[in-house]
Amino acid sequence: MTRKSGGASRSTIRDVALRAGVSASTVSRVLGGAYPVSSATRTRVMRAVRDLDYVADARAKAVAGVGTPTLAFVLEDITGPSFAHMAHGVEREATRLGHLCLVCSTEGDVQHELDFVEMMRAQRAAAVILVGGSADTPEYRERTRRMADSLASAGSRLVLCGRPPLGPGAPVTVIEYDNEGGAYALVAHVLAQGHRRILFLGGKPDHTTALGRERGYLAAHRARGVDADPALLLHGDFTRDSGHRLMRQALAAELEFTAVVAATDMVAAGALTALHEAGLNVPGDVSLAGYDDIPFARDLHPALTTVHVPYEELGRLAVRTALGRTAETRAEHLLLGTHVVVRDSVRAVE
Amino acid sequence: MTRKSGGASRSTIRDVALRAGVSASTVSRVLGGAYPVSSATRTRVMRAVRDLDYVADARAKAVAGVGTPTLAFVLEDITGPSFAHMAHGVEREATRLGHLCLVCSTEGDVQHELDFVEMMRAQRAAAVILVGGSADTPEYRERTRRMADSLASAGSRLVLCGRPPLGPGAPVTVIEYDNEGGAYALVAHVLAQGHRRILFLGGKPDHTTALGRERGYLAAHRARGVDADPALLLHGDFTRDSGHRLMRQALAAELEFTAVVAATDMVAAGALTALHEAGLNVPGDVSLAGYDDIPFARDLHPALTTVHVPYEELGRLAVRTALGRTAETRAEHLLLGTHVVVRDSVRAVE
DNA sequence: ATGAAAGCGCTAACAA
DNA sequence: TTGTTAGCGCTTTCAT
Repeated sequence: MTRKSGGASRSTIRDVALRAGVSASTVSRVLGGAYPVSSATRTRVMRAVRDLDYVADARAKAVAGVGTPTLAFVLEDITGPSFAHMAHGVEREATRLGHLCLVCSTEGDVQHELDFVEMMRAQRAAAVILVGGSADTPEYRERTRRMADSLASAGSRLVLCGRPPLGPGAPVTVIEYDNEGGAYALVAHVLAQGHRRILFLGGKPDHTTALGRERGYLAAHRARGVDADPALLLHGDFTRDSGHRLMRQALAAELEFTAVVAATDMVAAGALTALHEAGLNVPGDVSLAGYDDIPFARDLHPALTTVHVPYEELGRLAVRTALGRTAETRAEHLLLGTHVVVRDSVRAVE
Repeated sequence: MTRKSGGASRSTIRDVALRAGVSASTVSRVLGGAYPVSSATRTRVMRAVRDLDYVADARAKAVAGVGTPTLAFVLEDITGPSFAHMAHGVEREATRLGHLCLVCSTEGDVQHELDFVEMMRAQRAAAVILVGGSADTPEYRERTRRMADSLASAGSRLVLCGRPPLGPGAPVTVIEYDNEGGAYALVAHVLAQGHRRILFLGGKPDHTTALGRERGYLAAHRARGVDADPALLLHGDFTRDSGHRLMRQALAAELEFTAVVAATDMVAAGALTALHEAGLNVPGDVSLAGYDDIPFARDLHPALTTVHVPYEELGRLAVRTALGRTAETRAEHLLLGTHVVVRDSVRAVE
């Protein structure tokens, strides 16, 4: 029987050894770098390597204890701009640190997330980074804590990046940014412009990111002694379409408001279009603000006032923190700051 | 001496065997699934597995010949919306097909790309997908062809997704979308509205994606018997900032034009802002069109006329094609169609 | 139904 | 400087 169709089955270290007329260990040593090898053999070996186009099997090396370390990250959907920026940070930093990067989109499916983490445990990933908000239910904590424990017991580490922290003592690293603080500052800014009825276009009611921003909205009202009308708090998700739909509903319901604060820039974008479609001028008739400061925010018309979140830095930091530590049980919690970026979409009320 | 600090070093199949009072092979069989094992031992083994929170080392399994297949993809920057959509398609499809997904951003660095592909060869990845345009130089073909060959000889396959094909005979799969055709249709549409001087905001002069779109622009002019003024062809890159800058330059140089076609929606976004900043009305004073049809395009004001590219489908298809074939030497080339999406940013000239 | 042993491709400790 | 041998953690014959 001839060779398996579909290409020369890859050559092994023994093939190389044979061809170079040396032992496998010698080949290993030559390839391994700094090791005393006579330059004659070295040349012969290298030639054989080149001839055979040989690369050592990384998995086998891993088993033998000298593998390329791997890092995994999990997110809902790489398509969301803020996710993409976090992912970018994670990937860049991981690569910089010599790690391979495994990704997984869960599409919001919890079981999928669980399965993937299990695979990563099997892969002996150095760390698993869970990116993006989530509902903070007891079930979430329970489940995530179990992940953290089993990862830790496998010598790996769980990192939550922009995701709710667990109780104390869980072996996780949490890197968050201040949703509540950012929203507080933003809404305070809007209130300072004289607005008193501010529509809030939120995300899923139990999603921590959305929730934090909502809390900031409420807190700012309280701090200014303004009553926040509950009717002005709408819920959807973080997509452009959600913003569009919610805005239309608000308009159709003839809700009264002079300003709109959207939970994300994407939501704001959809809302802006709905506003335009209704013949309203922004910020002439109604002010609008977003959250995230994605690059596109500048190109909306008017340019969107929003809150800047250092997403890429967040990702980088997550990796550095995760890899910078031994898999000790100590928990860790970092909170990154955000700041308001004032552009043209919010105007003082007359 | 006690355990290595930093967590119980992961347990092996032998630990499980010991605890269950069976041999390693039995554990393997139980975990392996369909194999005759007495339900008594099965229970004992499973219990030990649970107690130890054991997961078989995927790398070791791989060496033994039963690994999870892996697929890798490489792109310049996940942050670009169209890249992100391709990436999403790739990841979803790969996962669906039971493959692990490795990613790498090259940031445009060729050496980085080469290094990464080499790693993937070492990982015995089933396929490597290169995503996104590139300069189509002889050096590119040479280098890429070498990748393709060495991947093929390792039983793996190279896929070019939206990237220039190599000469005939190279063991690659190419999935492209029709840049020239899309641009042709778009520019023909703009010309049909009576515009005769159309500014083109292009990408890097040698980048195939940019080039294809430029060719379409030119071809449409030719077809309509309109002379395309070379002064109207500007070059930059695919970012929002590039569009912004180029547009400002064009305005400052007092170039004459009644319409602008941007090489991507991101470029169009930047250009739109520059136009607004200059006090120009779109499409009243000047018409504008983009390319890619990213979700955001609808939320620009006016909503952007553009060319729809099935990016996600492109990614999925790339994976399916790559995995659907044995690593035979046969080349393959698929070309996906695009279509113009007419919105509000192009108006007939009076 | 189960265990012992060989082997996957590699590295490393030990000899020579 | 180099080869031999013993692992790494797993699967899979081959016996029993």
